[in-house]
Amino acid sequence: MMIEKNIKTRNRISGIERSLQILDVLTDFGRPASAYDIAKTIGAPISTIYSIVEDLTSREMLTRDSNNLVWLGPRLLRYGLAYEAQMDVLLEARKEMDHLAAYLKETIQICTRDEGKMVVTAMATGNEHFHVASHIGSRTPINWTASGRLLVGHMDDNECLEMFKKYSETSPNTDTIIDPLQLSKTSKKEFTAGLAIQVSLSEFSVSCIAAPIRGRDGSCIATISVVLPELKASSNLDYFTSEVQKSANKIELAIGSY
Amino acid sequence: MMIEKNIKTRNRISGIERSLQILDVLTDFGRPASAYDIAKTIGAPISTIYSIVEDLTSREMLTRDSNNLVWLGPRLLRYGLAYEAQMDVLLEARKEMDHLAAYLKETIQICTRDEGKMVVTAMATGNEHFHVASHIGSRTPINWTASGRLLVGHMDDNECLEMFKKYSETSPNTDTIIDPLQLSKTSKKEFTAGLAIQVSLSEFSVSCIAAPIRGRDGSCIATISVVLPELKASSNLDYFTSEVQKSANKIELAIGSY
DNA sequence: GGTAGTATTACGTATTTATGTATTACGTAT
DNA sequence: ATACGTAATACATAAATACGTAATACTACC
Repeated sequence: MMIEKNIKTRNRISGIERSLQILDVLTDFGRPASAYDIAKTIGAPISTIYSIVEDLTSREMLTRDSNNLVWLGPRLLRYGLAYEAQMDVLLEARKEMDHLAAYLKETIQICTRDEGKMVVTAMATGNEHFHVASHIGSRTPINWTASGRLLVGHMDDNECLEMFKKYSETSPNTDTIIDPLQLSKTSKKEFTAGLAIQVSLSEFSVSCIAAPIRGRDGSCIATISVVLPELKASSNLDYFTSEVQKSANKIELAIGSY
Repeated sequence: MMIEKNIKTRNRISGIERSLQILDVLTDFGRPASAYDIAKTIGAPISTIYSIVEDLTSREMLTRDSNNLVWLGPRLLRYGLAYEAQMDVLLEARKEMDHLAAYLKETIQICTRDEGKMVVTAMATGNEHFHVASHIGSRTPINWTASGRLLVGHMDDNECLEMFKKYSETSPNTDTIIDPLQLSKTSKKEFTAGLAIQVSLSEFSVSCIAAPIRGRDGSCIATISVVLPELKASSNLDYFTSEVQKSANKIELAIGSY
């Protein structure tokens, strides 16, 4: 009789999947990391990660610095830019952003969503002496910002609630709303109104006035927002809100949403 | 006696490599394509490409439209933005670009190099009524533009010559220089001078005044340039050149090149 | 100076997978 | 109606590779 071989189905994971896990860990970290750290974070076999990191590095998908830390490589910038160039929403949004920044002389941001994070995708600085903390590429939990809430406002009640349940994070700032149910209700209300305003949450005395940019299917594919000192915003709120909303509508028109 | 089996060493290519080939074809095309077309272009087994395209699509590295054409997916934007966010040259360059655009009220571009192409990496439109043809992400052969030539100007004579030999393309515009030797000499001269000017090549009556941004190792890692109507440029050339060069120097200072 | 954790590399192998081959379907030119 | 190139999918298999294991070296803590 044959001795039954250990029937633990060794679960191999494809190189492509492992590669993406590595890229994801680095994007999450937002800084270079060692192959060892990456492997530990993923919970993947160390030897596997070492060899795939080596492979990706030789293909310029990753770079290695003098301390043997790896970071995303130039090839990813190439693909990212190619993607952007084709995406006409961003093209139109960027044009309108530049226009609005010059007109209002305030900082304008275009934000998109990536899973549970709001991503600053483009920015125009209208006011030289005013610097915001969030730069291009920065990622913020959806429950922290006006734009974040707008970006899930089109989802049906349950889906929206699940998003906040899954991805809400508590912020250093005590004002942040954290109750998922309340968040999803606010989110839907703001999306329907086509406007979300947030004061002084992500930063000291900074206001953000955001409007949704809707795609052809009615979903929120991006937001456009003014970021400016609280005092300025509150003294002239109607003016800024109407300008931002006008810009959002122009973009929607340009991409054929209406 | 055993019949010798056909000893053709079947040369398998890894899934990661095939994935990158697919992404490269799509970036080159600059538009969506079918799996069949991609396979033909690469010269890869059709079944392989179909299955890998399927795999990448399910992982959001690619998207598929209603005609079954595939295009780069949102995940690539994520990685591209993360890469950019970490790259302090671009951060500084972008800041200075915004500043200069507001000051000169002209269009400013930040360009980088990807192999034999010059890539428009960031842009600020200072003048609303003037629209350039080259948008963010657009790729132009290095021999067509002032910025392109600057971006290889730091290479040693032979390397520089090889770049032009390998990557020069003839343009629809008859003015384009195509002799590699002449190009490499011009390139080195311009890089040393810290200035390259090109009139009316890539577009009708449009001038480009570009300055190199040098990294800590002295190589040209990016360029900053003003793009404006020929008439404006020639009537005030000294002013524009000195402003662009000042900006380039400021960026180099900010990233610690000098 | 021994034990434990971190960091990296090397190697054999079970297991996945990239490929070749075949099949179906569609348009269109012969 | 037949032949041909394009387009897409299915399946078996030879061959690459993701994984387990082990070896080496370096810190740090007792």
